[in-house]
Amino acid sequence: MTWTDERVETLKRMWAEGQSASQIAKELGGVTRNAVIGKVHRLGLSNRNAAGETAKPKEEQPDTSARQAEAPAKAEASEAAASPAPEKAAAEPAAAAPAAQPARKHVPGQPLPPQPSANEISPEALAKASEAEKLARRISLMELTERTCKWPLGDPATDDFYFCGLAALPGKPYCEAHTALAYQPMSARRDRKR
DNA sequence: CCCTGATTCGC
DNA sequence: GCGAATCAGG
Repeated sequence: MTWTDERVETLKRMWAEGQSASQIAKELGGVTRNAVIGKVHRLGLSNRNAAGETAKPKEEQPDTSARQAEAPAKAEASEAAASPAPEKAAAEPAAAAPAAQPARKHVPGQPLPPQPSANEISPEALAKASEAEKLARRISLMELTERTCKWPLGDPATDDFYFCGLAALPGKPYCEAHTALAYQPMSARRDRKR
């Protein structure tokens, strides 16, 4: 496969959009993510903001000769587009936070109710979910992938929070058990009215 | 183990 | 210029 103008264009566009190298490679086809990354570097558009990765400090090569002309940080101004989240500053000084919430008192002894409104869900689904919880890998946010169950477990307000992490159903965000909880068939919750 | 980008270096 | 192998890390 060669880097035709069109392919390079797609590469640039997707890279600018924040797509990962593997995603771009998948889209282009015929190339690996390594090829994409290599090309990205050769094109001089490496650092993309908010990539989530760390730049490799690495050791400076003792080689004195100018071997790599560092790309002069192009002005890739056109970012945006994909930032609907206004980033609420969590830095709320002191002061205030008056009658914000009734403050969920967290009595250590009293387990909080499960996050989903587990009430009108088929007993079978609940049973499966319970079992899944026992086997949950208890992974962190960073460890979530398209193939891990993203069902939250525990209390986000405490350290005892993690994600199920079991093998997710292809195309689904959750494992089998949690998919059953998340996607209740209409027939199942119908007639239960409220 | 899944994934991410970065770098190196023979081709 | 290209990209697999490898590295470094989440």
